[in-house]
Amino acid sequence: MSDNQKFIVSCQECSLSALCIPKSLSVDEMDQVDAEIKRAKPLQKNGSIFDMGDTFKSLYAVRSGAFKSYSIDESGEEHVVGFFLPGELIGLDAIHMGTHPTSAKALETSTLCEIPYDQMETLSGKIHNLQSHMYRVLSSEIREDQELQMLLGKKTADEKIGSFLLNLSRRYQQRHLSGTLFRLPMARTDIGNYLGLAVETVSRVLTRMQQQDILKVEGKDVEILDTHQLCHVAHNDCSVG
Amino acid sequence: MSDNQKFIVSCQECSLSALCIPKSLSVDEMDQVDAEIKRAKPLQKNGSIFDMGDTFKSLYAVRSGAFKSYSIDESGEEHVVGFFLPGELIGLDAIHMGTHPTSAKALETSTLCEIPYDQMETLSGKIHNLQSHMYRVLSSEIREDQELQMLLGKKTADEKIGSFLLNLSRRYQQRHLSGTLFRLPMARTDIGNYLGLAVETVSRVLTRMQQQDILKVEGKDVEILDTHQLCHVAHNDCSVG
DNA sequence: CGGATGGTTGATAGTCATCAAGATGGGTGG
DNA sequence: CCACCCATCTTGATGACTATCAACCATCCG
Repeated sequence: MSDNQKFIVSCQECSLSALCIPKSLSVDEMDQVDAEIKRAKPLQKNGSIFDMGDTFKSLYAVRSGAFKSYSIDESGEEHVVGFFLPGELIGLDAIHMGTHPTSAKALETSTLCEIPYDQMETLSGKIHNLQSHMYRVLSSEIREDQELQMLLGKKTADEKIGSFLLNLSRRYQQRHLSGTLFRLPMARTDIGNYLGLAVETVSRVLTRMQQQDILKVEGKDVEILDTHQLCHVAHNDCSVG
Repeated sequence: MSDNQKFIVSCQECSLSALCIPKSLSVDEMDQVDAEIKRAKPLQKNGSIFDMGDTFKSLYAVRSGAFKSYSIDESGEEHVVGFFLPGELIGLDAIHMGTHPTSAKALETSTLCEIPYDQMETLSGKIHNLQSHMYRVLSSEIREDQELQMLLGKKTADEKIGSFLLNLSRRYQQRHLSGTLFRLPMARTDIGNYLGLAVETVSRVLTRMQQQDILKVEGKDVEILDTHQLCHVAHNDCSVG
């Protein structure tokens, strides 16, 4: 394997998929991006990438495993802000402050790529496509947060859980994994916390959906048996798969 | 007034305050930014800037007045996604798609500056500080959306309204307006929709807070009488003013 | 094996949505 | 300039959804 090919592969595994850059950079440009990336940082379950208040230095691309980001309020309560699957980018909420407003930890044994922000920024000034993509990634995050806000503000427990599962499904599919049979990397508590529901409610909704033959749930493993029905209870757009 | 001075003034009124760029561009750079901006587009109440699905061409900086952004779902329900006050930037959620996922309309007679996106993007490749600021603005939006998610998921009606008022207060202060006495540019319906509450609840909470001498409410005019108490019921950080 | 963590299930109560009706107020036309 | 009207806002009564409390079960790991 030539050096260039090696670069491309690692770049695709790390930054490229993370940054969602499909084919818009030349080999040479990918080379430059890739050179800045520190590869394959492994973490155990519960291992933390950074903590609330830490100085912001890098973005992190999930390579394998899964992460959650969360903050702790004055009264010691945890608030789960998001989950990150392979190919997704962690730390975008820290750029404007210089410090991380949220902590991030591994939900299972995971690996990361570190992308030093200074260097990414400098590089994005030189490579127009990279800048362009960063804008898109940031904008996309904003849009997804808006969707989540709608979910949290206006939907019932069933709709929240349904939409949440469909969202995970979509994200797994995007990474060429099964969208109907997957593992929930996070605890029920985390799901409830994220969706603004009590753990008990999460549990109840999941069993109810199982009884209705919409899902098959076994611990952390979920199989979506009836996508159409799930879309229906979630009040989501049922088109596409 | 020299041409350069004129540029600076309009730039400050429009893009600079909107982009939150305090003193980081040279006069010459501001000149370039400013040249791209189409100035002072006036809109009547309910006048729309763009509609859901429209092609994305420009960002818009609020110059005066106020706007809401919202989407309409399949069943015709409106979902208010955000409010925009003078100095804030509308349309960041559209960058990644090429079309606007939300509509935006004026809540009162307002004026805007249009910032053609293509040109902003090109320019930000040349002016490092502009790129840097765009990243910060986008990141900041992400962070604020996260805060809102916590609000929507975990707070009671009183906390939601309290935090909402404090948020508005802070934003008015940032623009050097009073943070204790201001006008709510949006209808109660919009507030409720935005916070995931029924209009009736918004109304009730406001009158209750008035009875407790935390607020003075007269139609759309609000005066915060007891900031400390308001922070307390909102379960917000009560430091700073 | 035993404690601990995480998950499920049941009973009760609280918050807020919903329905209904009245009050206010700004804008328009006579 | 006033009166009317429609939209917006307020207030009250009832009920639904889901949080909370409590107990039990499963699973993991030392």
